[in-house]
Amino acid sequence: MASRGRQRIEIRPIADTSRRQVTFSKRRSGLFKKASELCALCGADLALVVFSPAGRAFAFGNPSADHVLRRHVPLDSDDGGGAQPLPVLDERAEREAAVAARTELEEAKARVGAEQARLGAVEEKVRLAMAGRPFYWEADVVALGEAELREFARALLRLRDDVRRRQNALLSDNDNR
Amino acid sequence: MASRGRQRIEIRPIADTSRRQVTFSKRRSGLFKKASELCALCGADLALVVFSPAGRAFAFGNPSADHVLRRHVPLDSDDGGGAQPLPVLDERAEREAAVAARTELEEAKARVGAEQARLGAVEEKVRLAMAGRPFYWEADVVALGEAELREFARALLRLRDDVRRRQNALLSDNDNR
DNA sequence: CAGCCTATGCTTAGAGG
DNA sequence: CCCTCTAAGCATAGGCT
Repeated sequence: MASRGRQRIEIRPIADTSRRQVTFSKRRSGLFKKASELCALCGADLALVVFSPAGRAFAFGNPSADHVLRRHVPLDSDDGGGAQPLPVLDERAEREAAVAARTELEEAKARVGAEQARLGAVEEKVRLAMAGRPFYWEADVVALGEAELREFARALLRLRDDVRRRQNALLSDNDNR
Repeated sequence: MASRGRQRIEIRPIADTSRRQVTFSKRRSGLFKKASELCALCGADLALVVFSPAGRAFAFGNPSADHVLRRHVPLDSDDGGGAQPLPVLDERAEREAAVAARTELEEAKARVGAEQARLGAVEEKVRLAMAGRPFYWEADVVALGEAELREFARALLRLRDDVRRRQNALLSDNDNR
């Protein structure tokens, strides 16, 4: 009732931890939605990997994150495909400089990121599968088999832990940013 | 010329090449802007790579993203999978890192191979279960259910907002951080 | 703390230049 | 391809539950 609606905020580091987490959560969701829509609309190959300040990984890829990122491998060797198109980024002039400055570097490193992305993608897949099941399968749960689903969920959790273990290597870095 | 303003569009492949290109351009810009804002606001490490339908590459990453990814590669957890010697990253160790990362990846993949296969099997069952079944949240879901699994995944992502609650409920118990 | 609500800023489809 | 303009669909900051 007393809502002032959406308020304008400056794009700068949010100091308050709680507020930052909420914002991260909301914006991450929005970002992934936008990414998936871009893929669906334009059939673009896309890879997106995000690490929360807490070190959690989120990823999305079309067809898969690793598939997309592997396409960057040619940067390492001579590609017979000819000239490499120059990357173009954000339209905002102010950000463009900063963005462009790190773009080439990022692309060069993307192939390394592919491995991370794949791990993240697997987790994302797990999350998708687990998220969707109870919400709308409902009656179909029986058809799929309760036992199978249970075992499936457990297997996914194991996979998830496997991914998480690798992420722990990043935590020391991300904890104190 | 009388602009009708923004019109609602369905999130499905845009057939018209010209229109698709325009949409890609606009949405890519928006996506990268969102990504950079997420980084700036929350200090998240992020990597985003997009290939346009025409094959052009676009990428963005938080300044520390590549650094984190590179450092992540050589660090392996103490699992019984058997660790392999991983090269210390130097100025030109990227290639080695990539190779090592892939090696590690294959190892991980082998470890969770059964789970992944199982996931695929279940997804197939889901697709079959959904085929021809009218659901209540979106009219086009039926069509998507007829499509490839990849389409299904995208549709699922689009429904993220609807299932987010359930998703969080399922995973909250396992969120250690 | 997760989720819901809502006003309002932001994004973007469509038509042109 | 890039930019502009308009209007309306969307995303989301803050507040509340």
